[in-house]
Amino acid sequence: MKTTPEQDHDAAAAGPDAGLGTRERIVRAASRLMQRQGYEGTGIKQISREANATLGSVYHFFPGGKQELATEAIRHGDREFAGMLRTALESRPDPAEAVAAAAALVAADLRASDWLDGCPVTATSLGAAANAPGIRSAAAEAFERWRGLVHDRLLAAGFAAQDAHELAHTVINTLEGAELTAQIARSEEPLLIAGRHLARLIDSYR
Amino acid sequence: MKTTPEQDHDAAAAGPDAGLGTRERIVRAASRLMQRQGYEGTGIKQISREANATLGSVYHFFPGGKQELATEAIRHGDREFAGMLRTALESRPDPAEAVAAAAALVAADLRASDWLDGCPVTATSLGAAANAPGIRSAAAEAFERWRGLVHDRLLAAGFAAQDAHELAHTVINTLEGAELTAQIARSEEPLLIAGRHLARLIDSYR
DNA sequence: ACCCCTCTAGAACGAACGCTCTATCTAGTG
DNA sequence: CACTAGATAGAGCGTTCGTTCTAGAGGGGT
Repeated sequence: MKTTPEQDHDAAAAGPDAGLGTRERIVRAASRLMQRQGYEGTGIKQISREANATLGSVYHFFPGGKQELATEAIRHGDREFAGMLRTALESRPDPAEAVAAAAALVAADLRASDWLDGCPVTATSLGAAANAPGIRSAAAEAFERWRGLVHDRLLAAGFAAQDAHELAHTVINTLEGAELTAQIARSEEPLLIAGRHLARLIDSYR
Repeated sequence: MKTTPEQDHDAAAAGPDAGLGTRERIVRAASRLMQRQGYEGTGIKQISREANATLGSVYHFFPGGKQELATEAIRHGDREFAGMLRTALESRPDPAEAVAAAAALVAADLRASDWLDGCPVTATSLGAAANAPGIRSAAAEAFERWRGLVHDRLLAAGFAAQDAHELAHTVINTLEGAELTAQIARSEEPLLIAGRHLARLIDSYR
């Protein structure tokens, strides 16, 4: 039963992922849980339960086990955050204001989740990074993609290539650090300050 | 046997913690291991083994179990980083240069550990933060102390109170995020860029 | 009708987990 | 010497871990 996503009418009864294919439900559950509990803190059985899938399905789709699943979860978080970042960067004609808007958006999302959903890549990759090169490289690619979005936005606004390269680094890193502090302190302030400072820093390069 | 630190002649045979009291050895081992593997990724038995202590000793000194031990480990990492930060901030007469020096110092330490030792507080508190309020508050206090050091340094250099408050936030958060990226990318570049940008940002407030 | 391949289902394995427990050892005190 | 408190020692508790394994359900092709 339930071989195609469309026939999955009763999957994840109350979840927002109902109607999705089994594989996709597993990836989303893994991403969400690892974002909140970290790699080691999340069990495969918990993931399969949350995804309304069985252990057999998990290992069918991810024969590489927990590490492969974590890699896919990081990629999912990567795409998710990249989408939000792209939207925010395009929301304002001025790139400095756009970065500040991105910071405010991250802050609002974090608060909306009751300070539970921090950076999906960070939490997943932190403990296991040393052991599993696949996980670490997936995380590195995520950061690289996000920097690329900022970089391209700055280039389009007329910034020099070298400045855009360095600013992209600091924009992403500062957002990352501020989100972490905001999560632990349960306050939007670090992210809002970061937004203002990043805008100021970007403006100083015109 | 081995009741006082001084008589602990054969403890931790090859370790640098030899000669310390049992309690202190346990805290240091916990701090180092959780820094690298996270809270859930580190077992109590591994800590006791690494500290040349027994399980009984661990629960004797930390009857609150793993959570109490993690709280103490975070406080240890807090003091450790605060010491380094204070040294760096006092190393230059100019506060902007001092912050850049701190970033370079963090980068050098990170590379020296083969990219293994990231922020001791972050890794320990990330997964378990939601469940254990004691752990989260210890982490929040650590960040607050570090911000305080930067804040006081800026005040002493004549910055306005509000500017110093906000700059302290961003200095710590950017260092935090840049260290994370540097660790994952195995490159000092993010931290060196962060140092330059933070100096530039500080200078813009004069 | 048949096979075949994809996917679901969950019992079972050995290992490791956090923690409790009792027993022993040491140093200090009278 | 006896007594006590602090510290060490590790076997063992029940649980959960990641993973493997076999069995079966569903649908399409011939």
